[in-house]
Amino acid sequence: MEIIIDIEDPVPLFAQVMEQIKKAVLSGKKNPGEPLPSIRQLANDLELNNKTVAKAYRLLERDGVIQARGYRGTFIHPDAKANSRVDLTAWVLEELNETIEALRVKDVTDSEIRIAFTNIMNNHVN
Amino acid sequence: MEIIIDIEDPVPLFAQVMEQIKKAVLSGKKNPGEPLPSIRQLANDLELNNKTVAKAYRLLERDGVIQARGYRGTFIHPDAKANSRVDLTAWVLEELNETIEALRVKDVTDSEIRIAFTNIMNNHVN
DNA sequence: ATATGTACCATGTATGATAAGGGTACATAT
DNA sequence: ATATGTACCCTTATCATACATGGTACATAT
Repeated sequence: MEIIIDIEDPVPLFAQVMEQIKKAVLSGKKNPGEPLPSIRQLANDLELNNKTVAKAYRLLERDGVIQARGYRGTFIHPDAKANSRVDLTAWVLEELNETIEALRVKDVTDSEIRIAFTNIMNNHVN
Repeated sequence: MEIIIDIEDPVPLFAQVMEQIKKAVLSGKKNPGEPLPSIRQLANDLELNNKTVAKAYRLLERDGVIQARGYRGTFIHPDAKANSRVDLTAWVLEELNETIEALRVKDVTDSEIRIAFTNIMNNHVN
């Protein structure tokens, strides 16, 4: 894997890993079924913490870009190419923005929106 | 006015002021047309900053609980009782919660939701 | 043994943003 | 003069959060 990590970059490390794996899929450098380096291996290569790479892998799996097969390792997802095009972040932004705009037109202040948001996020058990 | 402010309370000061004025209206301690202490007066009594009380008054006026008549002072709104029952906060909570729940069932993490939320609120000009 | 993903405990650090306060000023009226 | 609501300027302190890190452990397989 030719992944380059820039510690100076404001983009979080785990996000940089995600970006570059997605790019490798979209450009055809990595194809469905092909194996990825193990979490520990990649973390070692990039001089990152295991947890940082694990986080990237976890999110990539949720997004259908990769598949974790336990002790057998991690592989590119069959639908990786299509799923790499989906920008979940943008979608979340749209959904939230729609709701917030609806509140604002009713003269709900940003303060009040923030307070409500904080309440919701805090009274939640993960 | 028998307003009691608790600095230890995590509820923001301006919200505490709002709550108690609404309560006074609902309990009949304050009736439509009756005057409220001036912003500076109340701020002085409660040992709060003018701006904090002004914020509470501004929001209460938006909610139709009080009426500001410029140099003449501030008074209880004619429809204060009905409008005090409208819990805008609860409504905002519901609206937001609905959207957030929809995101969560799609395995969007709370972290991602928070990041998106912060983006939206910051790129907004009041 | 060695390696896989995964899960849990924990800490530190830095950033960002809120709420609150301080000050000053204005037009309006008594 | 004095008081009203309102609108700006700027500052500060506290808090919450994300990120990254460290360690340990487990079931599973080669």
